[in-house]
Formats: sequence, C-alpha cells, structure tokens
Amino acid sequence: MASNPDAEIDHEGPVTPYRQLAEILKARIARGDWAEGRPIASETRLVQEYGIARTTVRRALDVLVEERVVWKVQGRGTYVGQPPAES
Amino acid sequence: MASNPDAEIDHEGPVTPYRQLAEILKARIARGDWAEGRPIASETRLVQEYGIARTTVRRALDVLVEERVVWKVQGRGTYVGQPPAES
DNA sequence: TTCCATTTGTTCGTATGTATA
DNA sequence: GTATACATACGAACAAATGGA
Repeated sequence: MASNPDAEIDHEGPVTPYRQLAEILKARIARGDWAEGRPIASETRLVQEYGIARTTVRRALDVLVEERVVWKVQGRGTYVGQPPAES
Repeated sequence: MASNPDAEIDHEGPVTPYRQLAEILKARIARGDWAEGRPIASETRLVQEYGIARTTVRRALDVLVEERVVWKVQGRGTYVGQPPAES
C-alpha cells in the first residue's frame, strides 16, 4: 500500500514526521520524480519543501538507505538506487 | 543600539555565534571598516579572524544579504551595499 | 590558451543542547 | 525515562566563477 506522493507532513497524527517523509519519498521515487541513478532533492531542499528540520530529513533518508532505495555520497547528493559495485 | 564592532564571539552566551557575527559585521560596516561598494573580508578570513566555522560565517552573511547590507558575487567576494541595477 | 590561486556555492557527515510528547 | 524533533555548530569535499600569470 503506497502512500500519497503529494502528501504533506502532519505533525499531529500518530505517524512520526520522519516515517511520513520516508513513505512520501518512496512514493515519489516510484512515481518517477527522480530516475534511477539520479540525485533526489538535497537535504536542504527537502527541509524547505516539507518544513521540517534537517535532522528529521536525514532520519528519513537513513530509512531509505537502509532499505537500499537510495545511497548517498558526501558532498554530492543522495541517489536513487544502489551504489555502483567497487572496481 | 549598535553592538561593539570589536567584540569577539562568545560561544557560551545566549546569543548564537552567527547572530553575534552578523551584528559585529554590521557594526564594522557602520564604523567604516569597509566602504560602500567595496568587498569585506573573505569568508576564509572571517573564519580565521573569529575562530568559527565557515558554515557559521556564511550563515551570518546570509543575514546581512537578507537585510541588504551586503551582496555577494561568486568567485569575487562579498560587497558592502546593494547590487548594481540590471542593465 | 592554459594554468593556478582565490572566493563563493553546494552538499553530506557529525555532534551538542533544548524542548516536547 | 525514551523517542522524536528542532536549531545550531563544526568538518570535509568538491563544484563553479573570477581574475591574473
């Protein structure tokens, strides 16, 4: 059951913001907002877009990294998919 | 009430470093340390001078840009005043 | 043209303190 | 007491723009 990719963060509901964002981002990736191998919005951008703290955004991204939905490169960005195999 | 242009950063007080620096820089500009249209000290210089991180310096400068006290040009510097009107 | 140093721009990594539910 | 959220700060790496040699 996919969540709504256009949902906003609900600070009152039972689901914590970071889990909400994780679901939203997965839905946006599934919808094709960002293609495989391409960077998603930066943490700062997500902070502005969803009105939540960077630590909360990072927590959501941690979930996606754990689930191998995205991978991160310091100083570059967060990419859809999995990291390239080591040479 | 203007702040002291010769103040140093107090990491213990109630006012955060980036706000302190913003006030200090405004005081220095008001005093004439840097004239209208001229570049102020570089970010790296301010980092060394005040012993704070570049991200913190940039945060202080963001405040000054927002208040139209200075404007920045990538690759050149941060200038006192406002950007020249578009031709 | 090419190269290099300087300066601002962007992005993720890590840590701390405070507040709230 | 615990988990979550937010604001702030510092660190590191690299990109982009500028200007001069």
